[in-house]
Amino acid sequence: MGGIEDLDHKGLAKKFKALSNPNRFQLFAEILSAHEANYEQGHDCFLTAIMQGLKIAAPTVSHHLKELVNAGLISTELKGKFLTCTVNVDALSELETFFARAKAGRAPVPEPVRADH
Amino acid sequence: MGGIEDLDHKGLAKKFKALSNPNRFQLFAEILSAHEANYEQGHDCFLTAIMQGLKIAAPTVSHHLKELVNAGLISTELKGKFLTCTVNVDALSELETFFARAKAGRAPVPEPVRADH
DNA sequence: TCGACAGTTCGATAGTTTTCGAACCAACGA
DNA sequence: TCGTTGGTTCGAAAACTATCGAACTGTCGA
Repeated sequence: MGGIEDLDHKGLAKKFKALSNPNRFQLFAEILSAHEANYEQGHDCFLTAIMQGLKIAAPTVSHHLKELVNAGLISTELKGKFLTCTVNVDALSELETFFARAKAGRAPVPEPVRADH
Repeated sequence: MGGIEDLDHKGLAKKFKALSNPNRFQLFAEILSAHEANYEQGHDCFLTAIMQGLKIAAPTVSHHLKELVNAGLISTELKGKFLTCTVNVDALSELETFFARAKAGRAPVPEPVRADH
């Protein structure tokens, strides 16, 4: 085993879907880099700051954020008045693994889709 | 410079979108494994065979296929009567790299892998 | 040449997504 | 206790997607 088929297809598709919208993807990317940039200093990634870079209204951001959470890509926490976002590293691993395996050509082997016969 | 702004949001999001539909994702996965399974033997991955495993009609498969091609994830070639599908390894690398870097805690600026064409 | 077969294009439809303004809730500072 | 500010919820409109049947194009074998 260890092939692509072992992976959670539904979960993966859900994550792909969460990243499929350009604005949502950018949101994710900004959370990612903001989070990482501030990580060592114990800073948090505030939504308001991130929102500056996007040209979408607050309700839309809120909606997109929920999608990302729902897909398991990030988690959020209310700190007083502010919302902090944390990237879920496990999800990143899952996705990385998927493409790594796909690329490596780890054929799950048996049951090839016979072209004929 | 070299920051998040340089990310190919649209290109990546397009690939994610292509994989976001469960049926389309399964289609991709089957192409992938069929392709790999037959690779050494020089076999090709025929659409008709793959279609067996899915419960969607031919026009829908055709549509999904075009999306995958359009996203740069695969390419197709008509061999006589049959259509063969080839996975674009560069695209896989691009995606793998993105998540690997994201996970590694670096600004996920993908080395423009040139989604071919 | 004809018919069967692989795949595509067209058009229509049901369903989903994106997006925003307006109204809302919660926390903070004065 | 207010007013301000960060974020959410609630419609609702516009755009997009997935899907199929019917009709089509091209290829092969008989």
